[in-house]
Amino acid sequence: MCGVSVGRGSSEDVPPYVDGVLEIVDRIPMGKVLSYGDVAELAGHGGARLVGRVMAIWGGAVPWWRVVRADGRPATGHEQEALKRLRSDGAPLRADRVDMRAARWDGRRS
DNA sequence: ATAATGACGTCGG
DNA sequence: TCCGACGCCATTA
Repeated sequence: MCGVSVGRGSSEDVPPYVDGVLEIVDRIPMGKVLSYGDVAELAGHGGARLVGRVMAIWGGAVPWWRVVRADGRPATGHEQEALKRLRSDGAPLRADRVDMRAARWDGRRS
């Protein structure tokens, strides 16, 4: 079940927090989203900027489009791409923004 | 060791 | 609603 595990193990020089972040993002259910700050908080360390870095590099292994900014706007530089995916997921989009009020994932259960 | 950068966040205008 | 400034945290120059 769910083995995000990008495959670090001991082959690549991957920082420790990466695994935790990828794990959470991979758990986000379809139609729901989390803000960078939320993911960082669930991860229990670092901050939003850290999550942003993880997504930018190793995010390709997880549904990165479900991670949006606190204002509900998709990641900078990938707005079109993310919006397209969010629509496919059935996320509550309002114009080009996600309705965080309803789309924000609680973060418990899988 | 200091400065600059980045898929961010919050506040003020 | 849009824009700018400051703060946060780890990496890189």
